[in-house]
Amino acid sequence: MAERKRPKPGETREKLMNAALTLVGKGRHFASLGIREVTRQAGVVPTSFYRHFRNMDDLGLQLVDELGLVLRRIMREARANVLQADKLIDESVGIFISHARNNRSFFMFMAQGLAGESRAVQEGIRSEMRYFASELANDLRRLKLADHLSDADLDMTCDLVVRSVAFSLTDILVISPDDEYQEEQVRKRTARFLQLIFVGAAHWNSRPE
Amino acid sequence: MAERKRPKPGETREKLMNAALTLVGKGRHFASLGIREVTRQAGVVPTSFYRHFRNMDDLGLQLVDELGLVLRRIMREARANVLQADKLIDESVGIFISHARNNRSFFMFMAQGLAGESRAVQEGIRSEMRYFASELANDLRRLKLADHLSDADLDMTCDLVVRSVAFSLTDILVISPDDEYQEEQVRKRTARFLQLIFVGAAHWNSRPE
DNA sequence: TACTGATGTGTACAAGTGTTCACTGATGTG
DNA sequence: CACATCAGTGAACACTTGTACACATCAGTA
Repeated sequence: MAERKRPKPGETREKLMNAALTLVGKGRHFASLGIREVTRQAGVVPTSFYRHFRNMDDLGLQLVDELGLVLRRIMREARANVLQADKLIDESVGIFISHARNNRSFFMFMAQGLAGESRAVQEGIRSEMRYFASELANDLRRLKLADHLSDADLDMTCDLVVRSVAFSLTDILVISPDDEYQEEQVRKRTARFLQLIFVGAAHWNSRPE
Repeated sequence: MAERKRPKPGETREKLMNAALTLVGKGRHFASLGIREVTRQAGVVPTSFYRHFRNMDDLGLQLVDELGLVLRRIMREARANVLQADKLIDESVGIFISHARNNRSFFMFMAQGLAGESRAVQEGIRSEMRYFASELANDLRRLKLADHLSDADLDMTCDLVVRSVAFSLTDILVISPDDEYQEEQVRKRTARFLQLIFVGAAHWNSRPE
């Protein structure tokens, strides 16, 4: 009688992770969330939390893992949709931003985690970003778009690109979700950032050093 | 007898702000700090908090104001020390990083606040960054280093520069404060980012659009 | 069928939280 | 000097918090 239904395995686990994301999406900072608060939001008794997570940091780490999946999905979509090289930047930025829009809470969590409380979460997110950057470098190499750059220089360029896009995240997340105009501004500005970087990369080997 | 000394006006206020910074410096996230915790760290009774701040957000806002002063100091020092244009980047990055090192907690607070809980603090920090970027643009204009760029393009370039440096902040803050080698790596990488951006800016007007 | 482990529930408790209140001493101004 | 204001104190409040314990229900397996 204590059981209303027989929940599928992992269901409560997901409810808890979604609850945390929901709260983050409402403007709360992940570091300030408590176990009781999350379980309350999830509609679950506090004790259930411990069946799935050791503590809030642990939950954060598992969110990072899921974040990795989202990023991979973005990469796959970008690879499938970017056909002509000249639209590469605009297309990719568009894809990224629309994902950021659809997974608002998720990316808020990511932006928070970069300077968050848990060192492990921090490192996890940085690692995802590094992976994203290295995949980007591979793609550019494959498309023969950066043949004049050494591997190290290409890696650096991609690193800078990923950082710039990540920073744009904080731009998107502060504007209201339905402010299309501002979103368009961010999209344009981000694309120009990347163009500037790629222009720099194109002329990079001509540098004296 | 309740008073041990006669504290100068604003002394406790400073103690409280420093206490918050200290806790942040120890790895805590500002959003997770409580009033009692801060007053305890400051060696002050909880009630005293309300003599100076309405709540934690208010304290955060006042920290942002002080952050502005620190940034201005950095700018002044950079302007005074950068004599030759060719060392401009390396010098400036060096100055910034050494300040970040000396005011570790402060910059941690800044990095956290960018994706923080309080919208007001967030906006405050972003505003400081915008100001920093516009001052940088003015300097470059004055030094005749970017005459071929339109005002808007120069602003964009400086914006990207400031963002890149700000992101490097998170690199410095995760490494141990006395790891000179890693710090040097961050310094070099940041400088190369900026060089890449400036190379892009130098060739920017040749872009078709 | 009986057992085992995973997952859920309710109750309980000590510790910590934000905030209010009434009080006290020092400071500066009329 | 008298007095209002400022900046500090301690005690008290009603809540919330993390965590522990004992128990209930299900799924799968020997």
